[in-house]
Amino acid sequence: MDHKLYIYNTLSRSKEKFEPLNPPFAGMYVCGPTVYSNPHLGHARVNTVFDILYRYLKHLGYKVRYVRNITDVGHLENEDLGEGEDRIAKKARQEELEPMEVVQKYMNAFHRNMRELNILDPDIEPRATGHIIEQQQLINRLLDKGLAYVSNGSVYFDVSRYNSSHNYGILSGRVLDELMNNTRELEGQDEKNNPYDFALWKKAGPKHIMKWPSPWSDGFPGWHLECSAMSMKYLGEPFDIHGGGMDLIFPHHECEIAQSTAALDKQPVRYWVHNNMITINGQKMARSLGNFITLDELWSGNHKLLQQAYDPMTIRFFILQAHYRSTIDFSNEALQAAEKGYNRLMEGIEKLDSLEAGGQSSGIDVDGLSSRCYEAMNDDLNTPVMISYLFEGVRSINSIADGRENIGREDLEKLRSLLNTMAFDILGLKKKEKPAGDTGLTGKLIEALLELRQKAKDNKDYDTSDRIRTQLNHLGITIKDTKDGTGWSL
RNA sequence: GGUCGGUUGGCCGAGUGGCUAGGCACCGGUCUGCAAAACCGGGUACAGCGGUUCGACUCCGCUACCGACCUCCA
Repeated sequence: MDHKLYIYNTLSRSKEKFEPLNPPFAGMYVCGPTVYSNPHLGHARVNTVFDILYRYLKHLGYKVRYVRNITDVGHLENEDLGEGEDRIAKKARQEELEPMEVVQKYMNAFHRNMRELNILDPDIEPRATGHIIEQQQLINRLLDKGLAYVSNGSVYFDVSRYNSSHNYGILSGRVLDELMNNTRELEGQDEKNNPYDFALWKKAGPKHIMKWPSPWSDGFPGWHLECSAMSMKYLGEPFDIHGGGMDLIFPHHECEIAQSTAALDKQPVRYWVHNNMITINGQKMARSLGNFITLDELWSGNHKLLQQAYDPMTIRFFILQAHYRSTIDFSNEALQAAEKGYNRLMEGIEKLDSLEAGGQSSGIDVDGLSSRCYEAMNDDLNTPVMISYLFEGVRSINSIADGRENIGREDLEKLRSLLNTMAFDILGLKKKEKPAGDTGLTGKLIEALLELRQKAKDNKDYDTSDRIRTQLNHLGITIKDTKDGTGWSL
């Protein structure tokens, strides 16, 4: 595979050339959502970021297997305070639903939102509840190695034992002694040898609904376990890429590494890739902080922080205009700027269709533009820089359309192919939708009105021509007078 | 408190030891009946203080402020 894709590996804290274990195959696992409420802007970001990686790897010619899980059990809310209520179970009680109805409802919403954002489906989307056996098998491997212990029907990972021969903290940079001092004093700790030990299996309390039989107790798997079990099952031991939000580095991914390394006697993942957070007023947007905006709210504009509705493609473009390892701060101003920029880009690309080649190219270096686009992508998926090059292309297109510059036939073909590849295949943007359904009729009606307006203009009857323009504007139709006649868009 | 990261023009957001990122907004111009769109041009941005250097926004140190993680989180 001949390419120069470098990707930042959290494990080494540096950009590394991407070289999969078994080219042309590449495996990628990304932590998916816990489905107990509606997806928000943060979900849009992770999934857009890894959608870009997925698309780009495929574009480079890899046969990618992309696995993204659905967490449909597990996470305890206030676990350590002894209340021990499963988030999904809690929601089920609140909404008077069966837990699996809650799961289905929010999983459907997640899938719909992802499709709206033009995020490609993963190749495998495993669910934690469908892999209880695999998780139990993994626990057995750890028990056999003496790196886990049973306590009161629950099973815990023995972190200090593991740390004596491995490095617990290899990913997050944490030092066990410091964790010892900084881990909060929590209830229910008496079951554990050490406060930083984490659960592999939890014995279910009397009121707990979602539970499964096991050699240790009727209970349920620990959160960290599902990702280890499912990623290795579908991608191998070890595999290439593991992704997720930066907030998962500790403890989730650190624990995954510990479990899997203990079971395998080698590191489970070669490239750990993490995207940064979306902030709002400088603070992380998170469900747990209650300062999040759901995707449906963005689409509808129905949220007190939103001045207007935003199209999914605006959100996608907004996300891609920042590098994935930087935070992005949400604001209406930033979103509106993204919306306009996205429109400009799409209109430029649309103009390519009607552009005519002629003579020698001037003011544009298509090959240079192309290689710079690839350089940007290869440099740790630098989409903002790549997009800046697309805008250079747009400026050239506009100049050519204005008759200020020329483009040769071959260059025009190359430019078309380049912009379509970059904008649609790799960035996954979508063309603006043409008026749906009655396109033909609407279009013809507008054309007819524009013809009347032209006639009025020719007669210098600007009263009439302006009235037509204003009326159409009120209907959301924009009129553009150019050298080659009048165009319109919705 | 510990670990890590950030501070770029009106806003968002890249990046580099010396070469115009880009988008949005704003101002001026071209075009237009007028607008819009498009194009051209414009504003001396790199938190502060020291140091290294021929030269630093970019490297080093200190200070200030902000954030993430250390509990579930994308």
